[in-house]
Order: sequence, then C-alpha cells, then structure tokens
Amino acid sequence: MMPDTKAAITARLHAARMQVAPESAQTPILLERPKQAEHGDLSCNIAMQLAKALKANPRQIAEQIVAALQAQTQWADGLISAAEIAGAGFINLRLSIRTKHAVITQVLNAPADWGRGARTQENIQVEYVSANPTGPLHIGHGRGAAYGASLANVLAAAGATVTREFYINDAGRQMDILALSVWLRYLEARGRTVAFPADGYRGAYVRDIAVALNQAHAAQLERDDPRFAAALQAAAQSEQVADDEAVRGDAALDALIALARELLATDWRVVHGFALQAMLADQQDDLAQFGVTYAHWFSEQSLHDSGQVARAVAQLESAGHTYIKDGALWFRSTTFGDEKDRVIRRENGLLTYFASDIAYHLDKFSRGFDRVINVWGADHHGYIARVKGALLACGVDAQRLTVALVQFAALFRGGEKVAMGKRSGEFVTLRDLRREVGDDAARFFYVLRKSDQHLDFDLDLAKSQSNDNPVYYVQYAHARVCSIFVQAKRDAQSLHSTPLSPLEGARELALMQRIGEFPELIQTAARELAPHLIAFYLRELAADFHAFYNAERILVEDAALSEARLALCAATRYTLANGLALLGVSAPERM
RNA sequence: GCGCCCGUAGCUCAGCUGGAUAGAGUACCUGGCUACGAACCAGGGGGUCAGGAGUUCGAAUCUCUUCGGGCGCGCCA
Repeated sequence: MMPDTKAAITARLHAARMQVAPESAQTPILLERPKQAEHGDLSCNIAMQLAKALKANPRQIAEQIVAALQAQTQWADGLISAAEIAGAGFINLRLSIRTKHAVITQVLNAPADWGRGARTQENIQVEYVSANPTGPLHIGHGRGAAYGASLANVLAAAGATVTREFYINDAGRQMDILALSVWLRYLEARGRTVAFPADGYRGAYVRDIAVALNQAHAAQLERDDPRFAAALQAAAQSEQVADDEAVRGDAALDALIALARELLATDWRVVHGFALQAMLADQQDDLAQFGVTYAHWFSEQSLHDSGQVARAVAQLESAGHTYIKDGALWFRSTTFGDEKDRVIRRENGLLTYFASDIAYHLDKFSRGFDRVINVWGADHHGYIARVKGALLACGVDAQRLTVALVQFAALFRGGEKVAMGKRSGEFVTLRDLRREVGDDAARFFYVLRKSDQHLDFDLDLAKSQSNDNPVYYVQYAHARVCSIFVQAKRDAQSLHSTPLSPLEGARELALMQRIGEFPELIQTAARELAPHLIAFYLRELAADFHAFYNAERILVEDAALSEARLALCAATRYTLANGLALLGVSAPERM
C-alpha cells in the first residue's frame, strides 16, 4: 500500500468514526493487511477497540462506521470499491483496481527513488564492526558488517541523514600484545629462538606481518638483553588461565611488553605502527570487497593525543561522580543504573578502555548527531549501562544512544560446532567465508535472520549447496525480468505512461500489492532496526513474480495487455533492484 | 547467584504497535518445459507456538512463574 493511499483511507475512517463516536477521538485508527485474501486489501479493528467504551456490540459500531464512510462525498471518487463487516467486527476494505494500478505508475515515474521516504531532519550516526586491529575479521564481524551496513542503508532510505563510522581500537593493551607478537615472530624470522608467550597472538597472519617487517627493516629492530630471555620464559610458562587467576597471567605478559618497549625505545612505535597499519589495511580491504564502507575511520589513539580522554575524565571528576579506591579512579556508575562502579584509571596510572570510550561517545554527540546507533556483539551487553551512565553523568541524554546487539554466529562444520579463539588462531575468517560462498550470498545469508537471534552458520551447507541460498531465488527473479526486456527489445524506462487497465488477474494484483508495500516496509525496517525484513520481503516479492510469470505469458499478441504486463515487470525489476541494493547484494541482469 | 537475549513444523527461521484458519525455506510425496530463463511453478502431508498461571471481546505476541539454551558479571578490550 502506498503511504499516501493508506493515509487518505485512515483519514476517512477517522472522519466516519467521529460521526459515530466523537468522544473516542484518541483511539488510533490502525489499518493492516489481512492474511486471508478474501478479507480484502485492508482491515480495521476500530469497532472492536471502541466496543467496551461505547458499551455496544462491535458489529453494530462497525455498521455505523461503514454507513458514515459510504455517505462521505469522497466515497464517489472510487479509491475504495467496497467496505464489508466480518468476524467479530472487522471492517474489511477493498481498494478499487485503479488505486492498485496507481502504484505501478508511481514506481515508473521515479524508479531510483521508489521506496525512499521523505527526507527527515534526523541526523544519525551508525557505528559498526569496530573490530580490534589485532587480527583478520572473522565471521562474527561479518555479521556485524552485513547488519550494520544494511541498517545504515535502510535508515538512509527511510529519510534520515546517515554517517557510517568504524572505531579503531588502536590504543590499548591488545594492540600492544599484537605488536609484541609481531616483534617476536620477527626475531624468529631473523633466526632467533624465542619462547612464545601463552597469551600472544598465534595466528599465521602474525608471521606474515613479521616477514614483511623483516623485509622493511632488516636487523634494525634486533635487540640483545639478558633480562629479555628471563621475561620471555616467565610469559611463556604462565599458562592461559581463566577468571581469578587471569591477573597473574596478565602480569607476566605486561612485564614483557614493558621490557620490549624499553629495549626498542623509539623503534617500538615502528613495530607497533607497522602491525597496526598491516591489520587495518587488511580489514579495510576485506570490508570494501564485502561492500561495507565508511565515511570515517575513527582512531582511539587520536582521543588520547587530543587530550579528549583526559578532559572527559576531568569532567567526571569535577562533577563529583568519581572516587579513589585501591589506588584506582572509579566512576560511580551505580548512580546511573549500572550494577557496579567502574574503573577509569588503573592503579598503574593507565586509563582504561572505558575511559576512552566515554571520550569517544562525548565526541560523537558533540558532532551534532541527533541519534547514535552502536552495533555491538551480544557479549558486550553488560557494557551498555556504564556507557549510558557516563553520558548521563556528562549531561548527555542517553536515550539518544541506541545499542543494537547482534548475537553470535556459531560455526558448524560436519555437524559439529567449530571452536573459535583469536589467540589460538583457530577461526574462520570473513575472507574465507566470502571466497567460499560469495559476497552476495554471505551478505544475504547474514541478514536473513533477526539480529538478536543466534545464527547457526553451517559451512558445509553454505559451501556445498550455495545454489540453494535464497539470494539466488531473488536474483533469478531480477535476471528473468531483465531477460524479458531483452526478448521484447524494449527499455523498461519507456513504459511510464502505459495504460494499466488490462491488469486484473489475481497474480497481477497480488504482485502489484506486494510492490506497493515496499515504502512502508522500509519505514518499518528503519523503525525496528531490522534489515532482515527487507530480505524476507524480497523473497516474497520474488515468489509473487515467479508465480505471475509461470501463470501468465507477458509477450502476447494483444499489444495493450503485453504493454501493461511489461510495465508491471518493470516495476518489479526496480523494486527488486532497490531492495537488493539496501542489502548490498548485486542485481544481475544475467546469471 | 545476579543481569541481558533466546525457546514456533524433522531441520533453519519469519510472524509488523495483541486480531480472523500460526507462515516460509529445506527435507519428504505428487504433478508441470515443442510457450518470454525449470536456479522456476502448482498441489500434499507435517504444530500442545517449551510447560503453567494471569490480563481481555481476542495472546505465538503483554505480565508473572517453572524448565531448557546462549552470553555477560576484570584495575582486558
């Protein structure tokens, strides 16, 4: 249903209701599409909503509303062809065929804009993926990338101004661990024997970076120091531990990092920067090939360099929301609904990741966004309260921040769950997945389920039966339409003034109705932050087209009928293409 | 233990601010190409919406509770 059509009908129902029950003006008029086709094109439950307040039989109320509706002067304009009362008191409306045809004309008059909402004043930032630059992106990041990019597209199509951003965690301890790991592999590449720390990054990509580092700097980064071997032994022997013993394992690694920084002096920045740039380039390349792009790549380190982190901490301190305990500086986040207070400056004087995240979010809102959406992995849900608390403490309305949690993607191979761990290097990368199932299939597959639903990614199925992926079903519909126009030697854009009256078959009407739902669907998907609705819609649209295609021949002798059907095909094509574009999936003309 | 998310067909999942007979894909069964692309279509079987209670004209949807699963609960990020 085109939004303006629906709005017009809603207004008429409202007017009719005001005649019957003027005191019920507050009860909203809701129109929905019935599941059963015999229930008409639109259904309204207002009579049942009013039954209790009016102390009357809902069917009687419905009869009065319908009578008032039919008495309206606009009734004669033919927008609605019938109004019936059914069931417990539903008012079922049938649209005139001319109303249904109007949607085709609307699509063909402005194909590129079809589905897009009117521009709103809303300025939204969407931040997604923001993976640590300490390893290649894995399939969990892929889900965040597909979801975030599609969501940003949907929000923009709904009318908002959208800015896409990636936050680079280039300042923390994890990055130091990567730099250390690269340096150790570099030493190995230069023929030294090193005991590798238990918690270092062990992936093969670390060796690749180290080899490149060796080629670029040769012996420049080698160091000799008796303390180094001892520290290395200590870190290597501190086994990977969990929970309460984690701190002890951390200490050995931190000592090793500190020593490496001391020995390398200014060359530490060389190693660190080299590793960072290598990983960043890898991630950027990976995402770009996946069709996931950004307006900004925002560096965490830049917040430290500019003094914003220090200022954010000072702001919290001066507002009286901090205290010192055990030598650390704590933010009293419990005041703002968090379950416990949080450290923002450690006993050793270093600021926590949370401290820079406060500065980052303050920076976001200082840039004038009305709304900020963070796409996070579901394991970060416990982090939301403290960030919102910090915003509140700094006088920012935390309602303007929405965190969209994306559940994990669990990987299955041979019917068994694949263990994933960055440190061990045992994980399937996004790059591997893309190569094996293709970018289109991966993008579509990722958004084919609700974001808060766990995703069981069956690798064998995705690889061996990729032809069964629903993306091909939708793309095939698009290719089929294109093929018709090649056959007809016609241009889809030449049909915008074609008379549509010959279109009256059930399949044709169903397809038109589906096409007409597209604009409202985009609004819903934007409101619910649910790009999966687009994917499901496209499958249904493709199904309606395939059904129509199999039932009716398009290129027939009757020129008027043929032209009208071509116009319907053209509208289908543009809707498919625009929908696929929202998901970052290509719309091939041939397959 | 506390908090968040989830539980719908054999499997993977939809179900919009509560609506009429709970849907799709897949798998299984039966049909359809001398017709614009069969990567398609038409039809069939398959359900205690995890269990229970409540709210109301009406509950898969909202509330409470039990059971089951995932994640989080560090001066890591």
